This record gives sequence, structure tokens and C-alpha cells, in this order.
Amino acid sequence: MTESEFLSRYRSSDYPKPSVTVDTALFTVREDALQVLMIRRQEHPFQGKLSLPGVFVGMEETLDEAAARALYSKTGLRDIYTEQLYTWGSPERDPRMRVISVSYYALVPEQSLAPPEEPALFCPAAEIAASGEIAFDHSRIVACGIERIRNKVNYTDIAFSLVDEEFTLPELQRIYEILLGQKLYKANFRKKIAEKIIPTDHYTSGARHRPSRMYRKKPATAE
Amino acid sequence: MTESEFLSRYRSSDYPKPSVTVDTALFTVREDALQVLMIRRQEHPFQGKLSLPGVFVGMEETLDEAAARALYSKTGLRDIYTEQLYTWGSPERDPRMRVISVSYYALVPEQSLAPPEEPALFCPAAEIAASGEIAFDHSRIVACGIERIRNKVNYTDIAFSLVDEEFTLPELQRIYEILLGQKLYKANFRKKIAEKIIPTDHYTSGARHRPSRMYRKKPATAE
DNA sequence: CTATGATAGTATACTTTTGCTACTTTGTCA
DNA sequence: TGACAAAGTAGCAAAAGTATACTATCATAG
Repeated sequence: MTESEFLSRYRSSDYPKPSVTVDTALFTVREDALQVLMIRRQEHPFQGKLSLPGVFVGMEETLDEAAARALYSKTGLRDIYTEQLYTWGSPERDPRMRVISVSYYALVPEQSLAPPEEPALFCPAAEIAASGEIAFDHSRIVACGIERIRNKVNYTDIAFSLVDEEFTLPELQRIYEILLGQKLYKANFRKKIAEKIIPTDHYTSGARHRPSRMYRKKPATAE
Repeated sequence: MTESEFLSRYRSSDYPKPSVTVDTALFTVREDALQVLMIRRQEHPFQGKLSLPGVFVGMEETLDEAAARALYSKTGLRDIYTEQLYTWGSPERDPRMRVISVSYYALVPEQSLAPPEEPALFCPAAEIAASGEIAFDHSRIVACGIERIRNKVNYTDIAFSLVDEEFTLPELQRIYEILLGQKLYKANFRKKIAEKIIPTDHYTSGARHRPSRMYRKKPATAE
């Protein structure tokens, strides 16, 4: 039997299949806290509960594309920093049927977001992670996202995804402190990120204290 | 409409669904190299090529259970250190049909493995990761596993999963060196892992040099 | 037009970890 | 009993991380 013969005889409908969704946790830092975009469900199951934005994976799209689609439909944003988190496959996680969920997390600066409308809202991520009142296993997904972010802050540049293109060092430091959940020393923080940033000749103004210089992220050097 | 009415009307077959598999990369350190268990495929597609052990996810099992099943069927081992890696969902990754693959990696000490038979064999992981001759996207899965292991070696205890219950420090150090791809200083290495191990009163013997003390891993302390 | 409060930004001392070299110990074997 | 071989230990210098004290510059009040 040749490969093409084999392929033409293969009947994929011979086996039962689970449904596959992509659920996305969009994080931002707002009001001095890490917050996550949640949707209040209008339909069953879990009607009235909070859930993450999600879509069924189309037959012709990649998982990354499905995640981008879910995020775009709720925020209108493209080209967000997005990364796959974990895949959840317990047979009981959805009461309708067997659904396997590939979860993603995404990071955006608060400034690039329009205030969410109607069934969508931002919630403190820590509260969602600790709550027992969240639809499906989405509380665990958020918890998983928080943990992943916290782990990656120190050895990657994900924190820059949460500030605008131009930012001040006190702003950036605040992001780090919120993600890590601890206070950092100003001087040490600056030493550490000095090599990752480029100063501009812009300064903040208006505040009744010394203005803060603005910086940009240095483009990643080739490997 | 109540929730139970809603559920009874829900027709999950209304939507096309991808198939879902679990593919597992079983790593061990053998002959001074990180090696991975591969299967030479007997059937189409990719007949004759190397692939990772994989199974279709059953409708009543979790993903972790499917991974354990795949590993058990090839090695006869249960309770292996196993962790989910990444989920691969490109529509073209399987020529038969749309298949989404949830990949796992697993770590076992060489001593606990029977020599693999027939279509199964161990291959140097770096070669698999670099080869263009591997079935599906399994080469990338192995590459992803190597990277994950390398990242986790320094801030977790996964290296201990690759040695027997009792081990010598030169053995353990060799594991670290192979995973990290670099030589370590004996004294520094010992200082660092001193807190994670418990000495036994056993020693190696037979070699024509000073015997090496054997240790066990200290049970993880409560969080 | 100067004092003050508030935050931006810098200099520096101290502590811990890492990188490295040299040494001592203890077994087997000739 | 001396030589080799790898196990195991001691210690120093450089680098990185931790912590504190200081100076700079704006807006506003008086």
C-alpha cells in the first residue's frame, strides 16, 4: 500500500473526538494591580459566572491564530504579546461534552486598551485565581498564567510588554514590583535593566517634582 | 431555558472537530548523552521514519493519563516524572487529517529501563532535534523538551529524576553537566546541592580509586 | 524669589555567590 | 609500598546582589 492509498482510505470519523477550544487570559497592570480580562457569561453552562474569552478552534487555523482571534474579538487589538500556557483536558471540565482547552496568556500595556464594555471587565488576577466562583477551570488557568509571568519576569523581557513604547523607569519598576509581588531597590533595578533600554530626550512634565526621563526598549540583539 | 434543558439540546456533533493525540518524549542520560526514546514507524504516514510514542486521547481519560498510557505501553514503567510540554496545532502537521498534539516529556534513570526492543530505540536527543528526517513535527517537540529541561535544571530538582534512588555526587554532577552542556566545578556543585541531599553510609567499591559516598534526595520540605 | 515637599536619579559600602586553583584522602594494582 | 586515579576539601579573587545614604529638579505656597 502506498502512502497516498493509505491516506485516501483513512477515515478520521471512525473515532470519537473531543472538541478543542482556545481560552485566553489577557493581563494588564491597572490601578497598581495585575488584572485579567474576564467575560460574564450570558449563556449556559455557568450562566452569569465569569469566564475567559475563548473560541472553538477552526479546522483551518493554527492554535496561535485561534488565540489571536479570541483576543481581537474582545479587544480590537492585534500583535499582542501572546504565549501558550497549558492544555487542560480533564473529561469533566465542561458539562456539555468533552472539551480540551489550550490556554494562552497575553500581555498589553494599559494605555493601549479601550475600557472594556458590557459583558467584559477587568478583574484583579489574584482574586480570580483564588475564587471558587469562576466558570469551568478558568480560575486555575489564571493562576497558571500568574505563575508563568512571575517566573518569566526575571529571565525574559515580558515586563516591557506591559508598558508603552516610551516609558519612565519608575513606571517600569512599578510593573516589575507588581509582577514579582515585592519592593525593589531603585539603584539596583536601574543597574540591571540599563543594558536593555535606550534613553530618549523626552521627559515627563507637570508633576510637582523632578521630571522623569523616558526610555525605549533596546531591540533584542541577534542570538 | 434551564441549564439542564440547555445541556440536553446541545449537539456536540454539529461542529467539525480535530483529533487529539498525546506524544511523549522520554529522556534519559545514557552513554554520556541525553537520549530520547523514538519509534521507527511501521505504517503510513512517515513509514520508516522515527517518531515519538503517541496515543489518541480517549474520550474518558485525562491528558496526563493518556501520556502515562503511552509511556507504559513502550517501557512498562509507571510513576515516571512527567510534565506537559506544549501543544502543537498547525493544520498541516499530519497529512491524514487535522490532529492536535499535546506533547509531554518524561525523565527516567537509565538503570530503571530495560533495553528497548524492536521498533523502539534510544537516540541522542540533540541529533533528533537537529534532524530533518523525523516524522510529523516530532523533531521540534524534542527540541522543545531539551530546552525546557535545560531551563528547569537550575531552579528545580528534575535532575534527580535521572538518577537512581541512591547515587554518588560524581554521577549527579555528570547529569547536570550533560543537561547544561557545560563543565561544572566540583566544589561549587557540592556546596549548591548539599542542602538537597542526605548522605547514606554506603560507598561504591571495586574501582581502583577512592570509593564514592552514596546519597539520597532529601524529601521536599513543605511550602 | 525663596523655602518646601515630593519624587527622580546617583554613589557607595557591605554581603553572598560564582569561578577557579590547589591541595589532601583513600581505594586498587603492580 | 609506591604510583595512579578519582573522591573529596580549603580557600581566594572577581562578580553579582543587597542595602542605605545621598544629591537633583520640578511645582507650588508663602
